[in-house]
Amino acid sequence: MCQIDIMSDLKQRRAEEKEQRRETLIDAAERVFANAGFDAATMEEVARVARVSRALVYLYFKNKDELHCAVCERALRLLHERFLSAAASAGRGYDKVVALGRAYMAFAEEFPCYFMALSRFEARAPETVVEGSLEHHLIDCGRAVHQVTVDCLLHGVRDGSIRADLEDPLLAALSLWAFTHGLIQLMHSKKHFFSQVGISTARFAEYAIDFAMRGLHPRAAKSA
Amino acid sequence: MCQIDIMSDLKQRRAEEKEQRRETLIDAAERVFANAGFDAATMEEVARVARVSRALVYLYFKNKDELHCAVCERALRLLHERFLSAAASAGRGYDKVVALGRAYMAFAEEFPCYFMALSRFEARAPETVVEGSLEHHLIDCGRAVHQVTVDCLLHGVRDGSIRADLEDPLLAALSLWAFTHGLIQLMHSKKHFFSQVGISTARFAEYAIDFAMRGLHPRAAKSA
DNA sequence: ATGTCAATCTGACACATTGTCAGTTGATAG
DNA sequence: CTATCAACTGACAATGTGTCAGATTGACAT
Repeated sequence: MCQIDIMSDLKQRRAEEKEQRRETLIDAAERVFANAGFDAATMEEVARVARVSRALVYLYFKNKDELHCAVCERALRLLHERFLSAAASAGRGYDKVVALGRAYMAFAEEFPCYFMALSRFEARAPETVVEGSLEHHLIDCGRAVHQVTVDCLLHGVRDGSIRADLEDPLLAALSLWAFTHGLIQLMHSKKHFFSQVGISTARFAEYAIDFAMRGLHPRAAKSA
Repeated sequence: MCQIDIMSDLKQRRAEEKEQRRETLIDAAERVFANAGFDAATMEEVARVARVSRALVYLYFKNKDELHCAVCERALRLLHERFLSAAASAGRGYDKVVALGRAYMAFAEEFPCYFMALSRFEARAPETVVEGSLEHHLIDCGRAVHQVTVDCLLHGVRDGSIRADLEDPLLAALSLWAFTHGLIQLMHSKKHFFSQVGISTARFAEYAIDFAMRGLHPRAAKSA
């Protein structure tokens, strides 16, 4: 018994250290990705920043892609927190949803590296996802994020601030996600275009949020 | 005079042949990108498919990124044509805009390689664009595509099928683009998720179009 | 203290890809 | 016939990837 306890104690400590090492590597990866950009980043540089050998990085992550997924997972966890805070910050469902949109925008501005990682992930071809893989876990994280939106939508339908004929709130949540994500991506990649044409990104953001939210207004027009 | 004419004749032929060679290389790049995916594609393979030496590819394109831009340019040209057709296919401005949305979706389904190329382009970090570069030209192509949407929106405002208080139609056009692009990207990258949850992509597409178009309805609710 | 065992970590190797350059080829003008 | 010029290629150096045998470390039994 005692022996087993000691064993499992040791094992646990080892596991914790291993986890910490893993986090350190992701820290390094973030810094390198943010600094050099995704394509230009090399495993060599990640290892150098983490002050370990390159081979060690491969021991923790199969390849650059898996490292990318690890960064995305962090991003989604953080975004999930932000979403929960945002949802709690407003009273009516409608206002909660607006808060979510703003939260995503603030998130993208505060952590451009995270947003770029997610953006990159969403632009990938739909590979067949292996069951136990890190990528599969990512999908669950994404689901949790979407669930926050779904809950806010349902809340809004109940309190009457959002139209009741939404059909499936998941469809609405995904639509909103697609909209917001596309929006930030556009604002981010076309920065120069905006400044050139004289559009302030803040104004565009406000405009687009208003635009999107019209899809949720309770008494939408029947016309057209 | 005659000498000059012959000279220019030769020069012109040379230029045409060069242009044709260029197109051949882009053909090859498309096939390779579509087949192997962007990251896995190599210049070697592109050269092999085009049946030239790898060095030649570098003579026509500075690197893989410029080849990518060339594919994007083709994509945008084709999309522009589709947009013009779509806009012409409907009477009222509102219906024109719906047709644009469907056209983009059809385009993405018909030419997944082109959509992926564009998607990738939009997910890039906002590098400073060099003046005469191919990338700079791409931006003009994109502008032409957006202009079609702007024209349809203005048409709709005039014929009363679209709300008159759009403010800047360019903001609305960009919002719609961001929405539609984000949407297709989501449908594309989360295919498995959709089939897993039992959502038909066609249904989602219809839902999202309806959702987006609510932002244009003439008599939108004042509430919220 | 010392051997040993398992886990962590590294140096180095084989291979793939990139970007470049000197130099070959082939058509055309003189 | 040969000089010229653009199109094109083979080969090289540099850089990055993924893997493996083995070095290093630290906890434990003796």
